Amino acid sequence: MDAADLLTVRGKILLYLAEHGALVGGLQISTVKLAEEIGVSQQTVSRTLIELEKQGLVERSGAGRTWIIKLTERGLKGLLEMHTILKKTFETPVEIELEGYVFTGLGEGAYYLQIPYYCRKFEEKLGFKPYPGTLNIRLLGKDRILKRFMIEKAANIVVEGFSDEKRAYGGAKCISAVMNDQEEVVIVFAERTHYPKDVIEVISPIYLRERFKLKDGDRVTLKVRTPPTDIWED
Amino acid sequence: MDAADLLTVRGKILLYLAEHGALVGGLQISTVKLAEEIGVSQQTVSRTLIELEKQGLVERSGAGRTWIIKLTERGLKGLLEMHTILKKTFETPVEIELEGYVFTGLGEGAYYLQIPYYCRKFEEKLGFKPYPGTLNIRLLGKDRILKRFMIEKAANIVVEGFSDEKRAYGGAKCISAVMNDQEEVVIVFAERTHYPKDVIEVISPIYLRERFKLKDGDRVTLKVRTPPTDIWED
DNA sequence: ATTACTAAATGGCGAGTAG
DNA sequence: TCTACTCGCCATTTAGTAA
Repeated sequence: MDAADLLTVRGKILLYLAEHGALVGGLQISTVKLAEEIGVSQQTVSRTLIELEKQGLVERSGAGRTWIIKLTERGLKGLLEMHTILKKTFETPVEIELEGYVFTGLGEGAYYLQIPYYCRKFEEKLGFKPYPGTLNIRLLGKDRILKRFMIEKAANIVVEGFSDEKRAYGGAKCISAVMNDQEEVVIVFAERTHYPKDVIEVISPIYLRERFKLKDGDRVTLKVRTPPTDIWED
Repeated sequence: MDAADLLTVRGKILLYLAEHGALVGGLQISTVKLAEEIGVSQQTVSRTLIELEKQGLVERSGAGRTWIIKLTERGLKGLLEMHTILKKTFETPVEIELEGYVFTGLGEGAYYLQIPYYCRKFEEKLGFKPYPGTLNIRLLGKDRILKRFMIEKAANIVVEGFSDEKRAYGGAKCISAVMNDQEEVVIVFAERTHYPKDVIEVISPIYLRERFKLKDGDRVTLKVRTPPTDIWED
């Protein structure tokens, strides 16, 4: 499945022209070449160009054998409209909401957060000094794995790992979120974690258990805002 | 001519779904409604959704009578590809080159540049104190009017007009350019000018006639770089 | 109400070919 | 070579209709 399957021949031609400079200067190309490029027959290109010209979407001027083809402002309109829709669709942030309950972990998070390297790195990347411990949340709801996956993809704060003579320390990816609609926190996806895929770890400058009076089993929500491209683009 | 004419039915459906939230949450909609929205028959929507589902581009789950439709990652791929192409096409700056010859005007430019309001405004908006005079250039070449029109549309520095008790003073739109591949200058499109459409006025912090040893009739080039959206979008 | 089948119509594509 | 015509075929769409 690629973009070509979504476009009519008219669409393919106009997009090709726009992409190859017919926006400002005009493009010299034969119907044969254009047909190859967009994957239809020469006849279809010829016919379609005639139609497009009749409708005032392109202008052609003879240059020896081949044409010089220019997009008109009218011809551009449809493409611009698509650009506007796609831009809005993919670049407007969406909100993903996670729900889960608090549980006590193995102290792994606290262990890492007391290592000077991580401590320094987190402070540098996040802009605050994290409370030395993570809040573990086991996710609930039917799309929890998919949502977790999307948020991990969108995580845009990268803390690299490092090695000393004894061992290697894994990196992490982070993204900010809002807990219970009140507190700015950061979700941490550690590269090497022993937790299963329905668990996330949260850090914050403050002690969240105290802030929200949390006991094990208490429900919390997390909201993440991110543009769809951060989730889906490579 | 609008975006709909450029897209196949598959394209219209996938774009509609992406645009209406099937990216993250899924969208509940009937084939009748979807058909209305994209302007094809209900039967076509039904058949196409079945095909899209077979190919793993959408997922459907029953919710009473209608479906909840979700785009899959594969289904998104084509749209993302289009978004990437359009973004590149419309947001990568293009270069427009003007050519023309210098001539002596009526001193209108110099008159305006000595009015304290304009003087102050230009300095504020352009970041330099303009030499008190404009260089007038009569354009040459067959696309000169079109190019001038495009550049005027792209002009993104706006200097508002003002009124005092005696009269109203018009505003201007400006855009930076490079003269003779060497000197950063600013093209000024005055709102009220007596010059015809094949003339542009250029200002600069320095005295350009001296800088390039220009006499009336000498040729100069101007290059403007701007993203196509600045030219074509409303 | 829905969805989706079958059958008929439309219209678009490409092969052949002329200029 | 090139473009663009005619024509036949097949894709895709819609109408009718069942479930």
